[in-house]
Amino acid sequence: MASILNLDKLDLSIVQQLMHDANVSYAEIGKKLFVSAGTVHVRIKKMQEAGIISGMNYRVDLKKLGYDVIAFIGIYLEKSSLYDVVAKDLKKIPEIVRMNYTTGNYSIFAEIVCKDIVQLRYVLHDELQKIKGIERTETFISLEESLNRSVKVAAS
Amino acid sequence: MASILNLDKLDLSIVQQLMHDANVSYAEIGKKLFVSAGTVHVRIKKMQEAGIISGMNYRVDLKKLGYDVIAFIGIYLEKSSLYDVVAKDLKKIPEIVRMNYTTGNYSIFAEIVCKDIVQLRYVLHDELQKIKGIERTETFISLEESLNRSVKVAAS
DNA sequence: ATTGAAAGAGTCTCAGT
DNA sequence: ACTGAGACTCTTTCAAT
Repeated sequence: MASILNLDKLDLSIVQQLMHDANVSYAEIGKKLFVSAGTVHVRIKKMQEAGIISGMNYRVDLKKLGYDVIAFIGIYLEKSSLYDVVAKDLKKIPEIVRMNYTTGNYSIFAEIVCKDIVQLRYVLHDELQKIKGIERTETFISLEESLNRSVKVAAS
Repeated sequence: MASILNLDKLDLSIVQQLMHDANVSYAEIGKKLFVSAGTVHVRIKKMQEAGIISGMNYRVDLKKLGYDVIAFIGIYLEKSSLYDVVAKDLKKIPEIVRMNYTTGNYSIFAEIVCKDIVQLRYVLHDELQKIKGIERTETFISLEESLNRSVKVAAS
């Protein structure tokens, strides 16, 4: 699974730029890194073909779209071997946006985005409790997101 | 904080498209939604000015860049009033990519991205334990990320 | 508010080094 | 492997409706 492709400093610096802002032009990136726009293009294409970079997403302010509640859910399973079947059911709930199979207290760690507390309560109580294999859940409602960034892979 | 701007179905459908793939052209989006590329442009501009949409990020495969370990950290504070000062210190650690102030057991819920377990151990033991105000932490290492998507804001 | 066309900017290709 | 120029595509502006 490790990187087969040898990435040099230039590659990493380009990824760093793109992670921070995907809107900067190849010419601008090149100017900062003292290479031509063509070279930047070749490197990006290479990394896209290797699956290192895969596409772009807009940053969306969910609160402004009316999604005011972000919460994290720690899920205890009856048996951890039930992971696959429970995960499959959880994926059907559109409010659940992320799921990780984790070590520690919880078997599954999920993130959920809801319009309001009423909707959160509905998903937790009516949808989650129906899923077979879930023993119990613990919910952590985010009161404030004070950081959301990408890991630093190279000097910016 | 709620959306002052009245967003209609067209706006939401456009956001939905862009959240899924920021690379589709305005013409393509328009074709799907039966409007011109110009209209798509106007709507996107309006939403950018309103801060609903703010910029683009490339999706990056962190594992292929050598970052194999994603973990979640539940942090207990000595007093929850220490949140601001602890948060400030945590932000200085580049491996920490996300932080939420939460209800429930933990005061702070953080996400961390490391190259390997050695680096994770270093951050947890040497860096985190040095921060004043942290009582103790619980770590959940992700063994598998089985879902990572955006919330559905409109019919796709 | 939406459209269609023209102008501007960026990406992509390729021959040359 | 990098460069620079030309071809191409997309974004952006704008006059008309």
